[in-house]
Amino acid sequence: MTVGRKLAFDKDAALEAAMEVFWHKGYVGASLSELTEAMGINKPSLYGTFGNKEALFSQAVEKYAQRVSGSYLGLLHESGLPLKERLQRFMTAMLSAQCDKDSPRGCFISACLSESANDDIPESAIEGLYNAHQQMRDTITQLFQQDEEAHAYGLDKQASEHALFICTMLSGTAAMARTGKDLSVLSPVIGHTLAALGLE
Amino acid sequence: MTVGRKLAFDKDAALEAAMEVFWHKGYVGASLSELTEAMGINKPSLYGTFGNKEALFSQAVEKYAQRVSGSYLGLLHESGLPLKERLQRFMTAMLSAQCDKDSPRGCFISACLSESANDDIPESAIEGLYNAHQQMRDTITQLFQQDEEAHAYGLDKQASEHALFICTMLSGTAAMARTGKDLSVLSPVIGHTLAALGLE
DNA sequence: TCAACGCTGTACCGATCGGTACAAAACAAA
DNA sequence: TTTGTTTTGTACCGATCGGTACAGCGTTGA
Repeated sequence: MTVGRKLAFDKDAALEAAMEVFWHKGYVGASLSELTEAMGINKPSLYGTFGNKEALFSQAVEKYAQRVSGSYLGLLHESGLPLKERLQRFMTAMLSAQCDKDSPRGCFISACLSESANDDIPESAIEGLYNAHQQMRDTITQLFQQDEEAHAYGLDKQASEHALFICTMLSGTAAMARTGKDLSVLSPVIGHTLAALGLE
Repeated sequence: MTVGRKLAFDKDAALEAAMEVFWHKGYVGASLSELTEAMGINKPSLYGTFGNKEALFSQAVEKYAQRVSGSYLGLLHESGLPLKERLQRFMTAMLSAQCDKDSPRGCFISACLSESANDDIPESAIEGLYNAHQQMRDTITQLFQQDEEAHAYGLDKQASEHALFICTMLSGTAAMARTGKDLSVLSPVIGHTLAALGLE
């Protein structure tokens, strides 16, 4: 049992709120005032619980990455579904999330990776961004290398290159969604992407 | 003839330098100190010649947009070349510019549009960004609607949708290039894009 | 009941932000 | 040369940035 005063807030809910602020405003653009207000705490509480702005950001990235990893990449391995169907569901889910009006527009990782080129995001935080981005490409690459149906389509050859094509397309839709494009406008891109891979 | 002391610097060269700083650091991330140092002038000169940070940014966006418009979109209308060849040259030129190691990575417009979702770029400056982005889609749409060969491929139907697909892919490669991906890694995407349009 | 400990709120720190006041310097017209 | 006009350099403005010192409060174990 720990001694001393208890935390007066929900740590996970506060991190969720911080994530949304970073997602909306970026790393530099998210001020401590905005963060603490959204999290419902004050600065000493933030520093005591999460370290500092950089550490809080890294934890927010980690939280987002786990959500993507758990909710969307799994769709690629649903048994009993054709490869085309699985890819379509995965991309549709990603695109829906990017266009979701109840959360900041676009993809948190993509937006921060763009900002990271400004050299204003600390090195340690960038690593998490790169890893999250790479994980998606690796997962799709392995799917193309191992899936039986993918072999039939010849996608196992240059699997990594094909995976990069999908990731590039999703980065593009993320950019479009961040500027406000609706799901209905962007969804035709999925059909084109499947066609480019010879899947219809 | 104007009276008074003459400008001690080249206005266009200073704007070019400012553009590179905004391109690299973003609108918020580019401080007046960085800008004036790169431009080789001091703050009162900047304000006297360009107005303020917001106006300077808008002029930098305009300069960049004119460069893209003049250097790349024209490749879509080179006479005597098949449609596929023209599209390939256009996309290759765009991608090369995005990966050029002598200028900031990625696309200035795309990077700023991503940052504009942070609500930290003034309204008046955003308009120029939207226009530049829209011009590319409109130009490709008109190409698909008017080009004889495009009709043969059926690209005149849902021309705007096909144009959006190309713009989305180029937004994706811009995001990839901004994170440091090389031209050699990204160029296969062009082939996939042409394939998606039924052009090979 | 009380001391030890950890969290909370206020009030502050130096640094940097975008922007400007002011005087000296450089030019054109008189 | 004088006068009027515009640019340049310095030095500064209030506001905000990320981060913290410190005192008071709530909680646990003795």
